[in-house]
Amino acid sequence: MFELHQLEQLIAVAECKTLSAAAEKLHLSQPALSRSMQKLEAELQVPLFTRHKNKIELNENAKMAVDYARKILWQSRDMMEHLRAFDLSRRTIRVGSCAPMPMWDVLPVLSSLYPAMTISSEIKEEEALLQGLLDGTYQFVFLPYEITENGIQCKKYMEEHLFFSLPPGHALSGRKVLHLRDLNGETMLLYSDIGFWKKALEKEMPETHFLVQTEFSTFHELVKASVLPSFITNLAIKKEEETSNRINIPIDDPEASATFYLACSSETAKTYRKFLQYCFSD
Amino acid sequence: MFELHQLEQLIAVAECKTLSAAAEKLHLSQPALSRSMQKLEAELQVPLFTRHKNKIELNENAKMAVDYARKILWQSRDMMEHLRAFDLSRRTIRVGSCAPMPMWDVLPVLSSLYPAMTISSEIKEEEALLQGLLDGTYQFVFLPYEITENGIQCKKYMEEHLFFSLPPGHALSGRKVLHLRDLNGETMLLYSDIGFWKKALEKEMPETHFLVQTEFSTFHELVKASVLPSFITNLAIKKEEETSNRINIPIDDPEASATFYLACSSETAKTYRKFLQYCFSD
DNA sequence: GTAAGTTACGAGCGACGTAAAAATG
DNA sequence: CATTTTTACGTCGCTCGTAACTTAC
Repeated sequence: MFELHQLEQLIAVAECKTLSAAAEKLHLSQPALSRSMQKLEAELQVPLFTRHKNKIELNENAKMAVDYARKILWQSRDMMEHLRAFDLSRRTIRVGSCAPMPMWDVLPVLSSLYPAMTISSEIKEEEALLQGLLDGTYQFVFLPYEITENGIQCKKYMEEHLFFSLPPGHALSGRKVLHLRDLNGETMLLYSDIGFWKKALEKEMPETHFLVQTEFSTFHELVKASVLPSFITNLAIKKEEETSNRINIPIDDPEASATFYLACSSETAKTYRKFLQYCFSD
Repeated sequence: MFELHQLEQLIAVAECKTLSAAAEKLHLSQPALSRSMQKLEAELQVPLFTRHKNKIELNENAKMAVDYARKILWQSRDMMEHLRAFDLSRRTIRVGSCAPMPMWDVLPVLSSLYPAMTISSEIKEEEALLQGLLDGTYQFVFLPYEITENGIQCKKYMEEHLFFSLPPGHALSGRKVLHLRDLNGETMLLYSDIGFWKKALEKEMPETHFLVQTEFSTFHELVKASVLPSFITNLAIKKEEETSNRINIPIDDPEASATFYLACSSETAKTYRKFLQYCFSD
């Protein structure tokens, strides 16, 4: 049987019209290419060139052979690409979420449980998450509601409640409870990647002037260094409370609370059993 | 880039389930196969096996790779087959004829003009010849009538007239002219491959008892050694006349004469110009 | 004379087989 | 203990490059 490199060489000859030029293109000496083509002809048991004393031309056989060779090489490259992509996908865990918190909670767990795997995470709209879960784009998705779907497991993962984080001197800092509307119109610090919470803010606080920060660390520094109101959630309060001198006041609107459900296919539930055990052990 | 023999080896491993068995099947030492598979993995940049200390299993990547490999190898073998068939067809001249005479006339010319070519010849029905001429099955066909078709050349090649070949003692051997019906009911020697003439004989001599010979040489010997009537044509009479002591009487029926036309595509007319020049030079 | 192709020859890399080691059932 | 796989090592062969030769423009 012939080999792929011979087909590549044949194509090079067909494109360059001359052995010397093709040899140069292939980083090969011209005699080596000459011999290789002779060997290809012998293996195919078919002449490919009409040989004049110092010129060769591709004959009809060769033209047909080149067409086949192109197809075969294309398929071979296709095989490599798909294999690599498939292998990569097999060694990455893709997580999608409608909000950052559950993802932040889960990413360190995943990377410590599966150190060999790449973890990729995205914040997306709910429909995109559902779609991605079904078509395999995501192994795990966090949704703000429960779903029932064939072959899909879905379980309540955590609740998140928004708080206003106010400086002690703020006019409302003495209140026990607030509504989103209460700070509408003020200037607030806001971290950009808050996912589906954005909808509630746009609805209930349309006049608020948000200073949006895309870097979480700079957002965090600005909160500490300024007297601007911001949001914080029950899940972040624990580590913050001691260090910051801010007052966290719960927000009473239904839009300011969410229950996140973790969904995945039964298949991935089986392969990542340890992870799910950890998630729902407490 | 990987090579085809590595794909063959991978498939062998997939089929044999173990390196040792696959190595034996491939007439290769087991360590050589082990190394070759390692190299394939390296070239694909993708692991193909889960390696236990003294066992290997194909992983998901490998299953995908085997599917691709089968397709690629199938295409490679397909390429060889088609190339060889194409090459063979390029070096054979296929002639079809409705009767043996024009073909016998032409075959020695073809093989002397194109000694490198294989000549293949067939006697067929007219419709099959026409069809074969159009679809490329035949380069040249002899038909008993003229045709006009786009891209097809057709020219009168020769006339053939049937004679009865009678022994001197035959009751009708003195006649100047005969009709087919005149010998109907007698016993005659007949060569089998007479093509379209058969139709005339079946129509005009239905009661004749033909002793059919499939070998021309034995037919010829029997004609010489017996007193049975047979057919001969104007084209064969010249060389026969002196040697045989038979009397050849022309047959007057229109069915006993034919004009043969040589047809071929303009394309093949160009590549076999010499042959056509020879055919129509005199 | 330059450019292209084939053949000859010597060298180096790669693939092969044998042998050895490790591990499993 | 037989079977299977991997690693080590020495050898052989294939392919490469250089060189020489031939031919055509």
